[in-house]
Amino acid sequence: MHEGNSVIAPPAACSRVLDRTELPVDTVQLARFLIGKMLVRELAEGVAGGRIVETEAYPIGDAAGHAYRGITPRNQALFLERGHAYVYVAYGSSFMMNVSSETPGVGAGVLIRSIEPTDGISIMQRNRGTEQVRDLARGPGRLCAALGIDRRLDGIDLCQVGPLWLGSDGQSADEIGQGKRIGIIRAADSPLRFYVRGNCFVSGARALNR
DNA sequence: TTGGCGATTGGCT
DNA sequence: GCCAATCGCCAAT
Repeated sequence: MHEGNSVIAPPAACSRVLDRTELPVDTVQLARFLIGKMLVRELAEGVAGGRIVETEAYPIGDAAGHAYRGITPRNQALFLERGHAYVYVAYGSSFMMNVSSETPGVGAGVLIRSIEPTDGISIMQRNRGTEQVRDLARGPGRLCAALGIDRRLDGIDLCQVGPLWLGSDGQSADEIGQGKRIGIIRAADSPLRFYVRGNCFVSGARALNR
């Protein structure tokens, strides 16, 4: 339905970087705010990235959140001021990327689940080992693989142009849907997942109707 | 020091 | 749709 967005949307590299003061100081609001924004990765081979079409909020006190049991060496980036990257490994082989979302010392974050590729398609195809554009960054593990995101980027500031940053191309987001988060056990019923309605680059179609 | 557990993915039925 | 692979992290021993 919205396949044309990848053609219509300006390249992520033309975005202006988000200023931290623009980010809502609330995890759930930030998850909604980030829909339609750009995620830009700068690599030696060039720029790759796209439009954020799916996020999940893991707010303060959320039993499903990695910050729930307090700060540890793994999750300390979640406790940085909003707008920093938290990258971790899930299931042994998939990296996941979050945006820290609260004030310094408070642990919470927004999981970036999917982007609609706009820049560096060939770079992402190589990183993912597939030609299928729809599958390049649909899902949190695929997204990180496509953009070459790993623990080395844990803790970096996303509100500053660099290896990985958040941008805005000035376009308003399409209609935003909201539903249950995917793949968790605890607090599974909270409607903390946000996505662009009808966008084919959103993951978890199966979970939509649960 | 160790055992269990995932905010997933991809291959196979 | 079902299920195995995979391994860093951390709570409990």
